[in-house]
Amino acid sequence: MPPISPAKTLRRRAILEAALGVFSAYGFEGARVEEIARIAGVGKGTIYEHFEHKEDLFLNLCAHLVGENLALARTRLQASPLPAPARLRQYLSDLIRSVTELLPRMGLFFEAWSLAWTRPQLRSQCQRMFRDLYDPLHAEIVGLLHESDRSGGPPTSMASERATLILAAIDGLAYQTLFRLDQGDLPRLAATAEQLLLHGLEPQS
Amino acid sequence: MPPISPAKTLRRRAILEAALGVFSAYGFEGARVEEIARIAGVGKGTIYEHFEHKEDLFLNLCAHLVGENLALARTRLQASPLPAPARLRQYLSDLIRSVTELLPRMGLFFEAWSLAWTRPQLRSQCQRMFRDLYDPLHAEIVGLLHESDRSGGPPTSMASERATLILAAIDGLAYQTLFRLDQGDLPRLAATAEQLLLHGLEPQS
Amino acid sequence: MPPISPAKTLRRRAILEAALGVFSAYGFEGARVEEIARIAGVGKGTIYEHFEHKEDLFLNLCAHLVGENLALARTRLQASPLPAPARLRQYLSDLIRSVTELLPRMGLFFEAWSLAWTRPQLRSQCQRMFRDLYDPLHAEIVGLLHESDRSGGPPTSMASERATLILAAIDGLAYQTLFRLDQGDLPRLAATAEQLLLHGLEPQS
Amino acid sequence: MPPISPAKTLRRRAILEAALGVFSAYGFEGARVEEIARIAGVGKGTIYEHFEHKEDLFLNLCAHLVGENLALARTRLQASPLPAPARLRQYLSDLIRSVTELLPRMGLFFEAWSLAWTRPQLRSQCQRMFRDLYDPLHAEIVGLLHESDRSGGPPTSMASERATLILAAIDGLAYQTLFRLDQGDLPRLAATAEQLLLHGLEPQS
DNA sequence: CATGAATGAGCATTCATTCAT
DNA sequence: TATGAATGAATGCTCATTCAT
Repeated sequence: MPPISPAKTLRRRAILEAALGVFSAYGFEGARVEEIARIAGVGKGTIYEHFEHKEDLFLNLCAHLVGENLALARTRLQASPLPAPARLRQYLSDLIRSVTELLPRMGLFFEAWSLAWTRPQLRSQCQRMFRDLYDPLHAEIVGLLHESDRSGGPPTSMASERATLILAAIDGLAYQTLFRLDQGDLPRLAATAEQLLLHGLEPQS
Repeated sequence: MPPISPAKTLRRRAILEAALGVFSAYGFEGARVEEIARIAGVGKGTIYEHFEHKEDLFLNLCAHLVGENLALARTRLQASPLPAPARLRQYLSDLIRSVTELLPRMGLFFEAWSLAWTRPQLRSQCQRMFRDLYDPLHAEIVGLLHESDRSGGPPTSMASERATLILAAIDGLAYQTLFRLDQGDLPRLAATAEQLLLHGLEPQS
Repeated sequence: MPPISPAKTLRRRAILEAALGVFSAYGFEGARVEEIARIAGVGKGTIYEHFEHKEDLFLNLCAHLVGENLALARTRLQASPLPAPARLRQYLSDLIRSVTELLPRMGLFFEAWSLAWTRPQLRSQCQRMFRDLYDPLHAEIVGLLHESDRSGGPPTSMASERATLILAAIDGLAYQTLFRLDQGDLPRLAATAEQLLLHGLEPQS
Repeated sequence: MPPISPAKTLRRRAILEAALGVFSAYGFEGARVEEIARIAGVGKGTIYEHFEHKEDLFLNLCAHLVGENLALARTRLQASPLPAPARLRQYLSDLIRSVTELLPRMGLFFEAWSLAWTRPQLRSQCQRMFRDLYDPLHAEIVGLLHESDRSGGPPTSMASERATLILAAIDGLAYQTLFRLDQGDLPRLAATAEQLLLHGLEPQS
């Protein structure tokens, strides 16, 4: 078992980058393995040295993006020195911003889901990927809710469900932005989102 | 110019029904026009008498489902004799139930979105479809928010944004249910959703 | 056996006219029976009341054109009061003119030939058509050659072969005009043709 | 940039040979790419590695035949040590023989012409092909006419037109042989052709 | 008779994947 | 290990023809 050569790692990265561009532009079905190879500067066969098949390449790309994004979100959160309720608010704000930045790549995740939907053998791989994406976010929000509670914030019964819903709302917002909303609406929506998620429809003083 | 023959209408319906089954099972790319024809009990060519091409059939199917679903939601809402705030609560509850019922077909809408994403010529048709689906719901929620306000409910500044967010949350919930959550979680989530959307994270008495 | 109704004859004519336009524009394979029907102002099925199938329609159209053209050529010739050698010269000149006028429809005859080439069951029908086109011309030229002989013109041994060659030359000229020669060259070529066919390469006074 | 591999050249040749057989037998439209591949002993996809599409394969085949045939004609002519007028006669005779041999493939050229007629994007390619076929022959005949003139043969005013007509006559002869004449007539016709083209209808001593 | 909706055989072309070099 | 030429399965769509009305 020879150690992974650095050249191989580099090549893999090049392929993933090329794949990001091509899959983003044409979608999964529309993307051509040959074009990815050309852009990555490798032979078509080389792609199959690194990935089982096109689906495998695609899901690995998605996982890669998930990883990158998570790292970013964590960095943002951990840097915060605020007390819990304010950190929660900031976390939501950061999440919305992250998701907004992710919008152009969001299509890939929908494609991934479509893929898994119609090919049972990809389901578990795809589900794991989505869990890897959401579970840490969910856990952090639950943590913040509890912390917030301890520090006098709103009580957190059903914290898990609440966290899920918060993520769902942000998700749905992003989703609708793709096909129905104007991107210019986002800032105002984001502000409303924060308020709504934290205060509901209660009268505001 | 003969009136649309009932036979033609019947055949179209049969094709749409067959298409629903096949597209649901295999996704857009995976579905075979020939199988749809076989199941619908018509010749392959007949499908092309009714629909320009596969994409057209698919989007028409989605629009058809949208129409059916809307009709249902409206029926539920209009039947309600409750005062505004309670009606809002019931509307949300009905929506969540509707979406839950739609879950198995939800995949189709994601596919539709994917399609539009990678085929510019389908964008507008697809966007119109989504607007047809969401705008009426959005309008009704806005109306309920205003009505709720007049009858002493919570104030409704930014009613439009709030309505958008409510729909987004329900959407996101459905989306996550598809690939990440257990369907058994839904009832509890739905209850929490209602509460969260109406009361936010404020302390509850 | 009812007499052929005049309406039927009219309809047949309309179909043939439409077919001329469509076959000329798109070729045999490219032509759509439906478009011919539309232009003729009849239903698609009606075409099959008049012609066995597409090939039949096509060959009948060609035969129709042949008939028209022959009638024209005969009219031209019979009107001539000249002595035989001059009439021969005029006949050639008229033929060349006729063929020039036929150029835009010439494609149809090549198509007809292609058709017969690859579908044995059409061979004899097609051959008969070509014979109907050429044999009268051939016979008239042979007649003129003999007449010319009797009236002191050049001797006509092998008159049949000579007539065949004259027709072949005119044919070949038309053929090359289609894809290789400029139509502007035709008049000069026609003049040369007459001379060459009548006098060969012999020195000219 | 590797030199063209001999294996690739061989395969291309095999495809062209198979294509000759299949196109000759069924015509362009009737030929099946799959059968060509099968006969050539290659995969269907391989044909598309060598040729853009069916039309491209077809026109390349025609060009290939043109090249082969020209080479043959040239060899025949250059071998001749005769004086100019006799060489002209022999050239014509050789041409007729060549064309006679080409008869079974002549159909392909008519098909090529039909193709170009109805598909504008193939016109220029097809015209170039025909020019490649005829222009050298035309030039050689013009040369022989001039040479013939200088050495006391018939004068050659309008040599170009005469050459064109000679080619046209031979062409037309071949064409008529395909659908109207008996191949057995050819030798006598050829002899007459020579005489007619060289001496016209003038009295013969 | 005329119609045109329904039919379904038929086919070029693509492209993920393999494997000889 | 990398390559890219070769492969061939796979499928949407067309359109001549039929036949119920």
